[in-house]
Amino acid sequence: MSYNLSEGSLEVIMNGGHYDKPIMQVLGSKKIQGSGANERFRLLVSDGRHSHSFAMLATQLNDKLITGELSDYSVVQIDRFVTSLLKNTGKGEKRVMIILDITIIAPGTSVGKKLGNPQTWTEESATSNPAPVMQPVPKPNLIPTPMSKPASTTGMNMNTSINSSLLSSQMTHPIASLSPYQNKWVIRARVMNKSGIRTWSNAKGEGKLFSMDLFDESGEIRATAFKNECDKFYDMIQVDKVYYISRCQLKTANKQFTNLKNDYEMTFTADTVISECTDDSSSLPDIKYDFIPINTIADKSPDTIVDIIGVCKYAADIQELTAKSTGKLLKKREVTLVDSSGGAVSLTLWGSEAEKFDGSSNPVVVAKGARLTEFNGSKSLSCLASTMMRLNPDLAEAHKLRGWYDNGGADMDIVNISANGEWLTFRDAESRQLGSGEKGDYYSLLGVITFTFSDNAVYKACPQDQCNKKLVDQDNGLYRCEKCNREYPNFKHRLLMTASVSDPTGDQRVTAFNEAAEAVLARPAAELGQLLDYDKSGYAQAFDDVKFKTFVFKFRAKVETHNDETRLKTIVMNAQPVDYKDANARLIKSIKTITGIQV
DNA sequence: CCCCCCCC
Repeated sequence: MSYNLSEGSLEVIMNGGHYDKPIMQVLGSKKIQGSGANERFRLLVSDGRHSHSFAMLATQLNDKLITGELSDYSVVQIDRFVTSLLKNTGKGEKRVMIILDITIIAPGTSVGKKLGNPQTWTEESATSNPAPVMQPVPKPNLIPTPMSKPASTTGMNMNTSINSSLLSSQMTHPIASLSPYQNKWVIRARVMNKSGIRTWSNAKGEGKLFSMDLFDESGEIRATAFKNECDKFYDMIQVDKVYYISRCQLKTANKQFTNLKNDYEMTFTADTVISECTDDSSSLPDIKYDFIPINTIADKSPDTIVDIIGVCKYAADIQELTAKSTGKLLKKREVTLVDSSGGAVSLTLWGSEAEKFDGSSNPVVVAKGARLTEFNGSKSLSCLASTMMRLNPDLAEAHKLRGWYDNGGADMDIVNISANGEWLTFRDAESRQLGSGEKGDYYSLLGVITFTFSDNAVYKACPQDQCNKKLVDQDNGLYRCEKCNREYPNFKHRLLMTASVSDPTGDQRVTAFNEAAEAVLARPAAELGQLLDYDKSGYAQAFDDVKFKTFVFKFRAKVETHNDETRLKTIVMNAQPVDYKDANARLIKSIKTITGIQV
């Protein structure tokens, strides 16, 4: 098998000319920056005559390298690329090619060797001053009078003739080529996401800001507007619109705070110029989504950032809560999304997003960049400030889902991966050897309380909010907390109850901590504490009353080892009254499954 | 210059 490389194409491109879909061979690759989501790779490519390491892979193609699909010696067709002249510290200018689309014609393993005898392309091989090939900017009035100000707040040694030639040639730069070392550029970018205005006040001062995520075909970048720029640009910047943007400050992005694939971020300055691009936005890509089927979320790790699309099957009421760490009042709404994978997942919305959400018409919900969280063994998604949400977007996937849902999907049996464990019997739990794993196993069970142990079920706990340690009575009116290492005149009552639960297949000794025990006994811990101290028979009655009551239990099973003795510990996560409609539906379903009778 | 992204 022989491969026809596009001999000479590299020289044409390096000289700023265009070459349609050149065929080249990849001779090597190197990570040039970042890690994880911010990786960027440079390729050594050859056209058979020359080789050069000037090619950068657009980050959306990183996977091809990481998975090995794009291995050394691969022969590829470069379907789409842009080039950009970078000013290189001390070395004049340097052209880079950003590969936007690539077809692998032959994998490296089947080529197996370097084709031809390519010579390393050098600057000296360049012919004179080419016309750069870039997208023309259709003359918006955006570029300030060139050189009216001394360039650079970065302290770089800017060459003004290069600056003015870059400006006068009116071309746009790919976002992927932006760096702090080069501050004369214009990007043409679509707004993917825009934050609200946020204010801050700390030791260093106060102010306000908003930020936005921008992207073009080469990559994406976060941009932030502070104070004056916040006021100046907030109304102008609109999600999904395309803008020419120039004269921003670039700085290293703090990866701790961003999911965007860029090592840099932009800050608007007093010099920043932005103008909307109204004439031809079609050549800019739409927002890229990497949707995953809902039923695959269960296999992913907590903190994974995912793009999700689903029909809103239910939207819970808004809930208000106080964040323990900050004391901040929070509003949240949990929305259940379903898709044709047969999975359902809970997505948590926050703040104004939660307030304004209306799920009554079962909208298709898109969330780009939601975070997977795990709580009590079940996985769900949560919106971050950087998560982009859309309702009923004009997307092929959204229309397909709408069709699926409206034509039977709404009635499909779904598995809710955010539901707290599957429905099991005690026999199931035993035969599956639940609880042998590191984290324990969670399951739901319909069962009867057969016995409650009232002795020591109430204790005097440390009054500190976070501390529930049992106090030592000092017999002097003070109680000592060993954990806090201090004494208190007061305490709070908490519950720690042992009980027996039975279902038709077996029984189990279980432990219920405070809230779960309160739910079982239908009394607050403080009241039981009062009964214990002042009304012993009332106390005993409270524990008797609950015997032979049926609950829907959520259990956590975990095998624990104490003094060489292992036993299964089952903790009641919560106990709820039986929803008979729901319980009967499950019963009927399992009868159908067991008997094979479909009605 | 922000950097919060939460809760059970």
